[in-house]
Amino acid sequence: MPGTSPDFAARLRAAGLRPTRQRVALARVLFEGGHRHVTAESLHGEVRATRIPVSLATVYNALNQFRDAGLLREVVVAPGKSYFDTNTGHHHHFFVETDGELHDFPSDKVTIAGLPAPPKGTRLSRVDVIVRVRR
Amino acid sequence: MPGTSPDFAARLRAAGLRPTRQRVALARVLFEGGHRHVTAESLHGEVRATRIPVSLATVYNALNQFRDAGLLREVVVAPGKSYFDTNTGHHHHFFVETDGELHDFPSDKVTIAGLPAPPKGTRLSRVDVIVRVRR
DNA sequence: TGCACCACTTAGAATTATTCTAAACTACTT
DNA sequence: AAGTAGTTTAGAATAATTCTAAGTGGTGCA
Ligand SMILES: [Mn+2]
Ligand SMILES: [Mn+2]
Ligand SMILES: [Zn+2]
Ligand SMILES: [Zn+2]
Repeated sequence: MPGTSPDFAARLRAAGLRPTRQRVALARVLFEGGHRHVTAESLHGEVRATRIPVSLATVYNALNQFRDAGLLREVVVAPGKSYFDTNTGHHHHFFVETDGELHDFPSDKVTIAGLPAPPKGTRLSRVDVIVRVRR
Repeated sequence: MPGTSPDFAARLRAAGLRPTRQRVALARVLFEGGHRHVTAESLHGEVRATRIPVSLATVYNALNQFRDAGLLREVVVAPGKSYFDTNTGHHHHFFVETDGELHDFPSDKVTIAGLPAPPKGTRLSRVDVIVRVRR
């Protein structure tokens, strides 16, 4: 049967992280549904609601580790506002400035042509497109 | 003779801002040369070096006012790192992640095609392209 | 199964970026 | 010159994030 509960502990081990109670709980909330955009604060709230004790410092630690391991990517949309994104594939974002919502859109229909060569001595890391909209 | 000292006071008045000692000094540093990318902190340091007393709070106030008046635009590149950009025309950025540098590149050679329609009930505000590179 | 070790978690303090408060000051109007 | 509203400022406050140092717990091995 497809969609059976994935083994989060194994996924964490594969990323070089011990599957602790806290990290497994965080991974479950992050990865068991569809793609998500969370903040440290919102994720902290969600995990605590599942009755797993976890501190905000641990949420920050885990988010940074998950990002470094390639399980998440970070999207900075405004000063002091960064989202962690469970969609690590190529895609871009709509940011609704008036209410802070972030929405994905696929990059396969989008063409970015004519980008100049990176400055001398640098290698391309990522291209971020944020389409800012307002209500 | 071209390039004679522009009237910063007049420019501020035109933007609906009183040309105070502090704002004129800030405007001079920002606008008298070519385009710049500054942080509140770096601008504060530069203006103080010209022997004009100014507090960091005033620098933040002025930067926000200049941005709201369309004299500057703000570019957020990383959590807690935002630049104010004296180039308000259409252009995009290289961000050198390894050393925090921000460089402009013109948008006229760049084509972004196939952007999906904005989410229901929203209007486009701006499209930001940040090309992240590393040394 | 029991330990030992070291990675991990945590409360709380610290740091950093930014904004706020309320009192003093100043550019502009009259 | 005086009045007034806009501006500046020191310092406190807030918000996001990181750090410290002490305790806890996975894991590999006896
Ligand atoms: Mn956050
Ligand atoms: Mn800054
Ligand atoms: Zn996304
Ligand atoms: Zn620029």
